[in-house]
Order: sequence, then C-alpha cells, then structure tokens
Amino acid sequence: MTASLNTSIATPLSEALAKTDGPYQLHGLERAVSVLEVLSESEAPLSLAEICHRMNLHKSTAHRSLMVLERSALIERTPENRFRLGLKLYELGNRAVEQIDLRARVYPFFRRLAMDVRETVHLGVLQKTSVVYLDKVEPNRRICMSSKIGSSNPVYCTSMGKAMLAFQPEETIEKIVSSIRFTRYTPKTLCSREKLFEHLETVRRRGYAIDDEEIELGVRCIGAPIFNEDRWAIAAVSVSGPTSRITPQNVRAIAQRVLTCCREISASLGMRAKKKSHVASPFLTHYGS
Amino acid sequence: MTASLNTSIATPLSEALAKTDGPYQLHGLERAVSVLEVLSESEAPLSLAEICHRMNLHKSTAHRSLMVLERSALIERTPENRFRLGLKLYELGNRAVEQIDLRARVYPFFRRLAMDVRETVHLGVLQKTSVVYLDKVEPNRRICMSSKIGSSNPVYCTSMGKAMLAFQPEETIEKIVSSIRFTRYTPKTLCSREKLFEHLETVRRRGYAIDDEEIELGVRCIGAPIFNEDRWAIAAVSVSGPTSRITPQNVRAIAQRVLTCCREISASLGMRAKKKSHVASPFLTHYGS
DNA sequence: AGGTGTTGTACCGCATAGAGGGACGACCGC
DNA sequence: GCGGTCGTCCCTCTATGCGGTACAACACCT
Repeated sequence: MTASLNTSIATPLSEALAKTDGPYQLHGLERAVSVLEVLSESEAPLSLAEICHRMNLHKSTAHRSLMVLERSALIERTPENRFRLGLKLYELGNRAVEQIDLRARVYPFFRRLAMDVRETVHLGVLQKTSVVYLDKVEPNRRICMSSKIGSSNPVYCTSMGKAMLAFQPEETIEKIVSSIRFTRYTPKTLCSREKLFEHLETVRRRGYAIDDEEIELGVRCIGAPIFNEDRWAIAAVSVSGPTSRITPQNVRAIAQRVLTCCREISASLGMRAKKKSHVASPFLTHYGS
Repeated sequence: MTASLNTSIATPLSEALAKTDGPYQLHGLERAVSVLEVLSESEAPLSLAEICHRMNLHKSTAHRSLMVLERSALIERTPENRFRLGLKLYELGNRAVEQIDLRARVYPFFRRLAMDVRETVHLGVLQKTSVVYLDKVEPNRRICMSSKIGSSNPVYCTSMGKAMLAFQPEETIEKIVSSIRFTRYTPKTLCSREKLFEHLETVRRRGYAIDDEEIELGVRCIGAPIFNEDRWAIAAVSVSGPTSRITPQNVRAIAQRVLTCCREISASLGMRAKKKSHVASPFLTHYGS
C-alpha cells in the first residue's frame, strides 16, 4: 500500500489559502462557512465576483456555494444580485442562546448590579478565543441588541475574557491561549503568551480581572467569572466605564460588587450536584475534545 | 455519451430522505444545514447517535459533519458529548439583522403604536414561506429577545405574513404560495391555496390583514405592510391581542392606527428614488431569482 | 452603433473528496 | 465476566463537486 505516505503529501499544493487542517475535512462546508464569515465582515452586500476575489475562489465554485447557501436561507440576495447573511441565521442564532438560556436566569442580578454601580454591565461567554456578548444593561435602560450584543472580542484584552480564562482547566487554558493571535489594540494590550499567563495568575489571586484600556483607550472594565459547581467559569459579568469614573481608587470597591453579584448568580444557577462530574459546564463552549 | 439519461436516473435511489433537488448540489453542506435544523428543533442537546437516527445518516458521515461544524463553531458540544447550536450562529445572526438595520429605524414609530393601542406589537419580514419576528414591544416595556423574537411562523396564518404576501409581485406570490405546506393549527386556519388567494384579495382591498385565531385560538392580530418606494411590502407591523380586547367591533379602529403607523414608517424609510428601479427592496428576502 | 470590458449562469470531464462499511476501544449495566 | 451501547478512526471505491471553459446579458467607453 502507498497509503502511509499519501496523507502527508496530499494537502500542501491543493489549496492556496491556509485552510484549517484537521482529520475531518468537508471542503464544501468549510468554504461555505468562510463565505458566511466574509459576508459577516462586510458592511455592504457582496457580489459573486467580490466574494471570489476576497476568498481566492473560482467563479463556479463560489457560485455553487452561494446557490446552495441561498436555498438554505443562510444567505439571501438583493435584487441587484449581491449577497448578504440570511435571516435563517438569526433564527438559528436565537435558538442557540435560547437553548443555553443563561441570559434570562442571570438578568435580575445583572440588572441590580448595573443600577448599583451606575455603569454599563455586560454578560458574556467564552467562544474559543473570543468572548461573545450575550446581554448588556446600562444604568437606566436595558439596551437590547445594541451593536455590541451578539458580537465578540478577543479573550486576552477583555476583563470578561480574562476572568473566564483564568478559571478554566489547565488544558483548556493551554489550548485557548495557544490559538490566540495577538493583536495590539492599544499600548496597554497584553501581547504575549507570557504576559497573559502572568496576568491570569493575578486574576486567579484576586478573583476578578481588569481590562485597563487594553482594547480601547479611555475604557476600563472589571470582570468576574460565574462558576458552575466545579468552580470552572462558565460565563462572566463585567462593568465598563470611562477611566474618569472607573479610577484606580475605586476599582476595588466596584470589583467587590461585581464579585458579589457573580457569587449570587453562581449560587442561584444552582447546579445542584448530580451523580457524576460530567454535568460540568453545560454553558461553556469547550475547546476541542 | 450516456450523460443524457444519467441525471434523471441517478438521484432517486441514492438518498432515502427527499432532499431539495436543484441544479446546484453540495451534499455535505446541505446535510450540515439539516443538522443545524435538527439541533434547532430539539430542546435538549443531541448525541451523535440521536442525530444519526433523526436524519437516517451513517455514523461516520454524521460524525464527520459534526466535527467540521464544531470546528467552525456553528455547533458546540457539551461535556457529555452531545451537540447543540453554537454561539457563532448568534454572532452571524446578529450581523445579519444589523446589516438589514430595519429594526432601529422602525422602532420609534413602532413603539408609539404599542403605547397607543396598548397591545403587543410585532415587526417582521418575509423569509420564504415564513415570517421572521425582528422585534416586539409590549405596551409598557420592550421585550427584548423574548422567546418569539428571532423565531418564525408560517405566512398563511399570521397577519403580518398575509399583509406582506398580498403586496408582493405576482410571481413572488406564486412562488411562495406554491411552496407552502399547509397545516391546520385551529379550525379557522386557511388551509388551501384557494382560500389564501381569496383572502389576499381582501387584504389588498382593505390594506391590512387580520389573523382571526388562525394560528392560536383566542388570539387575534391585525397586520399591515411597510412599503418600499415601488409599493412592494418589505416588512410588516402587527398588533396582537386576546379576542376579548381585539373585538370585531374595534378591529377597524385599530387597523387604522396600524395603517397610519405603517404609512409613517414607509415614508420615513425614505427610499428616495435612485437612478434605476433596482434599488427596489434591500430588505425583502427575495424568493428565488 | 460596434467593440471591450465587465458581470452572472451553464455545462462537462477528470481527480479527489467524502460516503459508508467496519474495526476498535471506552464505557455502561447486567 | 459478557453483551450492549456509545464515539472515534481508518480504508476503499465511486459518485461528487472542482475548476476550466463557453456563453449570455449588460455597462461602459470611444
């Protein structure tokens, strides 16, 4: 058999773009997901040609993908033959968070915290190397579907991200951190694996994380994890505000309130001990196996 | 060449499930979408075996799909190896409506209507044979992401659906109606193509549509379309309430308010006439080409 | 008008991606 | 222990879907 050599040689030439290489490949599907991502990043709807260009794809290939995606309503086309994300994604996405159902259970506590500190409060979960925003309350009103909700930011430069990361199993941290592609958003961004690990140590010691203008100058955030019964973080809550209001002087006071809130939430989520330990974290997006 | 016969014979045996048959096929992708749908319909996360069972799939095939979907974060797996929709869908879905950006522009009017009639008000758009709920206001508070938002109902038994359908181009109506699979939800549900067409005639005459307990007994809704400059419906607004409050006596009065609201919205959306007529409807999910 | 660049759509043959059979190892409860 | 289930992995063979290419419909220039 020539099989043994086969696998190692086959791939390199075939695809110009560096595809995710894993044991399980489904090129058509992967390409389709990329299309969705490209469309997601674009402000305006894109034409077939533009999509081909951005993805180095042949017309026919892209065309086929688009047709199928359109049939599935994952994308839709405007009258002038451009494509954008379809509303089916909205349906599916909402089902996704509905199934998790974290937001509804957290909301009451969450809201009280916002009233209390009179700053914007976020709820988020880990999603591979990003934190996804699930909810947001501003001191007065709940901002629904504000631009931020549903979007995501990197783990390493958000207080929620660091708070959750710090309280993950060793291997999970390792896996996540090693897939991070660091980008410097501000002079204060933690841009290396080492700095991040060091920082996580601090977070673990204090119990909360600070994003000190690491993603945007002038904005400081304090985040703390929500735990499941095994003390792994399954979500996080953060308070964000201008550096003028969240000053080094009052950080500790605010942090205490965030921590209290998170403790209440963790407790209320109940997570009564069940038979085995694999009730673990129904909320956390596990990274790899 | 044997090609000519080939196409017509090839399909019937290969797949047990009736797949959508169209010129462009990407089985891997289509299967993946089905997986997403299956997961979406399930309350609890599903195991590989369960998914195989529900979809008549071979273990390996399903497994491969799942692995790829998981890598793409379109699904995620719980610690006990079950699968559910992933939060990436949430991100993408939110991007989708953000790109449409209908909700934000409509909200002010929308809200006033709710205050005015003191009933629940919905905003929705057409999505093939369904109407997708984009927003909802209850008389007092805005219900964000209530269970309904993001979900969908059939066109033919909702006031918004019928309101939008009535004001579509002839061919669009034809295409949509002929893909409807009628289900009787209540004794009053319109269950045939003929009845629906007849009804649409009425809707066109009156300018608004009524859902008279056609999807749920005890609930009556009044919906009217939002137009683009070509007078095609791109969205709809509806008022829903118990039959005890929305009585045959006051339907007309409420309908007038809905109509007024929709007229204001249509006007405010501006849609200033641009060069060609293909500015048409950037919001409507066009059905087919 | 007539060329000359775009678009998007359609077809087709060949290489390869991926379906499905099946082995394997982990875990369950009898 | 054994029989059952589960998920993972691997290999073979063929139908799939990739990418060339041809074409049709426009838009834009001289």
